[in-house]
Formats: sequence, C-alpha cells, structure tokens
Amino acid sequence: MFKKVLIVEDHEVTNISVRKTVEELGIPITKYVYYCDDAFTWMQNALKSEEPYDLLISDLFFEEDEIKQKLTSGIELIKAIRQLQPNLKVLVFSAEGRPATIDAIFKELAIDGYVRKARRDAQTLKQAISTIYKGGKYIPTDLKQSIKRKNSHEFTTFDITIIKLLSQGVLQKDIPFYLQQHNIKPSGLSSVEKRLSQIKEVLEFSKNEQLVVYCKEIGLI
Amino acid sequence: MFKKVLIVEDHEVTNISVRKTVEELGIPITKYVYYCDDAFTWMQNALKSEEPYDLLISDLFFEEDEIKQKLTSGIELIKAIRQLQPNLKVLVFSAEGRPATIDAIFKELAIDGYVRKARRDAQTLKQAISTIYKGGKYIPTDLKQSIKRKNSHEFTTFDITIIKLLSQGVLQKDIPFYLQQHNIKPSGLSSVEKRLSQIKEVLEFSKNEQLVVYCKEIGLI
DNA sequence: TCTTGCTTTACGGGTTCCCGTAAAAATAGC
DNA sequence: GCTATTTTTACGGGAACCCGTAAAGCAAGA
Repeated sequence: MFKKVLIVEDHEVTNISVRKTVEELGIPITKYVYYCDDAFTWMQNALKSEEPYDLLISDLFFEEDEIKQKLTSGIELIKAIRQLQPNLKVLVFSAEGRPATIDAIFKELAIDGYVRKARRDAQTLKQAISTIYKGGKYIPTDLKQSIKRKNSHEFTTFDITIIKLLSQGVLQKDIPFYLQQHNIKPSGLSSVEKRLSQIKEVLEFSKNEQLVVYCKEIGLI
Repeated sequence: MFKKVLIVEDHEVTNISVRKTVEELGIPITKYVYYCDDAFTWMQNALKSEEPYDLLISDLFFEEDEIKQKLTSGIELIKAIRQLQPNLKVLVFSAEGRPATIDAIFKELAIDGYVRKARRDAQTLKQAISTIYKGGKYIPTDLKQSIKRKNSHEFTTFDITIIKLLSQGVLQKDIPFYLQQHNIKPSGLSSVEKRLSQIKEVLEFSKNEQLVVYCKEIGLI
C-alpha cells in the first residue's frame, strides 16, 4: 500500500473523514492541508528531503477566504505539482458530477482516479485508492457509459463566446462588433444568427432564453 | 448537553465526520441514517417508545438512487417531522450558500441553526450545537449582515412564473394564454411586458437572456 | 487560371419584442 | 353611488430578431 499520502480538502468535515478513511487502509503517513498553496509547499519539501509523497488526494473547488492563494483550484494545484513530480499518483475527490467536466479532467491532467462526493463515497474512496495502488485507473461507473444524451451539441469556443455575450446583455446585432474587436474569424451577424439557430435546432430549443439557462446549467458559462 | 441526536446525511464521508464531531461533544446516543425516510421512521419509533430525539442534524439535498423515497429533501423531512414533534431542535448542515435560500429556510421551517459546509465547518458545527442547546439560534455570520446587494429585486410569484415560462421556451406573446389557463390574475401581454421591463430596469439588465441566467444563478428557477 | 465546393456575408420580409400612450377595468375612499 | 387612484389591457410604431436566399470570399485541385 501507499506510504505517504497528502490530502487537500478545504472543508474540515470532509477532510477529517478522508483522513480517517485513508488511515483505515493502513497508510502510515497521511498529511492533510486545507489550502492548495500549502499542499504545493509540502510536496516540494518532501521532494527536497527525498521522501516524496506517493499519492495526492485533492478536491477541485476551494473557497476563497482572507488568506489569498496563488493556486486557487485543484486543477491548478495538480498542474503545478505535475511539473515537479510527474510520476505522482493523483486522486480527485470532488462534488463535481458533470460527465463532460470529469472527462476533461481525466484527459487534461492525466489523473489516476476520480471519486465523486456522493452516497457511498467513503467506500468508493478505499476502492479507488486500492485500484490506483495496483497501477489501475479509477473511473466513476456512471462516466464509463453514456456521456452524451440523445440531443447533444458539441459547443465550440465560438458558440460559447456568443452565448456568453448574450447572457451578459449584449444585443445580438452588436455581437459582430465584439467579434471584430477580438479578431474572431466569423464575425458577420448572419454567422451568429445561423450558429444560434443551428444549436437551438439540435437541442430542440425555441428561444435564446432556453439556451442560456441550459448553458448555465451544464456549467458552460 | 443533548442526549439523543439523529444525523441525516447521504454522503458517507460527511456522515462519518458529523457523527465523530457530535460524539466529541459527549452526546451519548447518536443515530445516523442516509435517507430522509429512514430518519422519519426512527423519529416516529423513538417518539412511540417515549424516548424522543433532542436534536436533528440534516442535510438539505439528497441524491436520488434506486431506493425510491417519499421524502426527497431535508425541507420535506423537517416539515414532516415538525408535524409529529414540534418542539424538536433542528440544525441544518448543507452546502447551500445563497443567503436568500438560507433565510427562507429559517423563516419557513423555523429551524434552530444553519451551518454551511465550508472551511471550518466541524468547529462551526460544535458551536452551533452548543448554542442551540443553550436555547439560542445559530445563524451564519455572513447571513446576518447584508442579505441584499445594491440593485436587488424582490421577485413575486408572478415574476417567477413568467421567467420560468421564458426559460422553457415559451414565446412572450404566448404567455398570456398560459396565465389565463392557470387563472393568474394579470394575464395581459402588456402586463407581462411591463413587469419584465421593470425587473430589468431595477437590475440594470438589457436583455431577457441576462435575466434568466441571473435567476438560474440565484436558484430562482 | 479556372472550376468546384465550402464558408462567410449581405440583403429582405415576416415575426416577435420593446415601449410609450391611451382606454378600460378594478379598487379605494367618501 | 360617485369620483379619484391605481391596475390592467389595448393598440401602434419602431427596434431587434428569425430565417431563407443569394452574392461574395476563400481554399484546394486540375
């Protein structure tokens, strides 16, 4: 089993349990911190003293408080740590449940496992740690299967840009101006109109209001 | 200190820690369950055997799974339990952070305390339990102060109705028809238009798209 | 260079939405 | 019962949006 584990979790209640769960697996050294910056420092020091950690268990979202941080999210932390210790095993433990987001984290950060904060999360954590220790990857069961629903649309950055502008109150007829300002390739009003109507057709929406709440819902804007 | 406490929390990890935290306060009997229906049953039985619980610690949101529940949220649970044991002390422990929502729960359910899942939540839980035991109410510090921002609008049920319809793709010109169907008093198109433009003026919004994402954001729709 | 196919833009008419004004209806007070 | 005030509705002109079509731009290949 792993020898040294570092837990990064800002919620005290969750931190306590994760610690307890890890200790029940017989891992001798479990360090726990509440801030990403602290986690990075401990990782650095452990590496310097040539006693690096085996496993990082990290949350994704960290609440801001009076103590300003350089690393403000689990994603930033993992990216930073990967620079100095690429072989480190990483397990993300987060409440984030959107398949698209979890999928993106697996691909972008090459993490070794993801456990969602949910009903059987303590048991799942143990399983995930075991699986990772054996060299495997722990992927949530609900992620393996259908990521996409029947009517799904792959949003391009262009789509997201114009939908964001709409949700910020920019008039549709003024969007071309903004696009030109930022040198975004199709900048014509017709292109904007066409794109919006295409998206709405696929998703079977009739109004922009529907589209923007949908995008808000899935965390796109 | 309290004698019998019931913990309702679907996340195993959180459940474990809350339990531990409560036990550290020297409370002899702490029952913990993962479903609202179970909580209700245990409350009922304890009342029948004339050994009722002193305190209920409950989450608000419970994830659905294969085991179908009658009570699907902490709010429903608390309402149901208040029917049979009105004097029970209730502490809500949830991740919900929107002041308006927390405020509504205090007023509608007359709960005795609210602790938000956040950085120092374990310590805060202990404080809250102590405060409630002494007969006080535990209100989050950030709620006491500014609930309202500079440009805030008090949404009526009428407002919410029409904004919901918009977000569902109903054309503005068709909204009067829906309002008549449900016998909602002002049903004219002009009334709808006037209301929307008033709201947008107060919130300094220019488009409906902005309004609906805002309402989505604050959990109104 | 010219053709072909694709993307982007320009234009126009029909619909919906916005907003002001005025009429109609409901409410309140006397 | 009547007037005064407010709320609701009706109407109309102008702006914004939707949608189809056609023209213009652009890339690749013969």
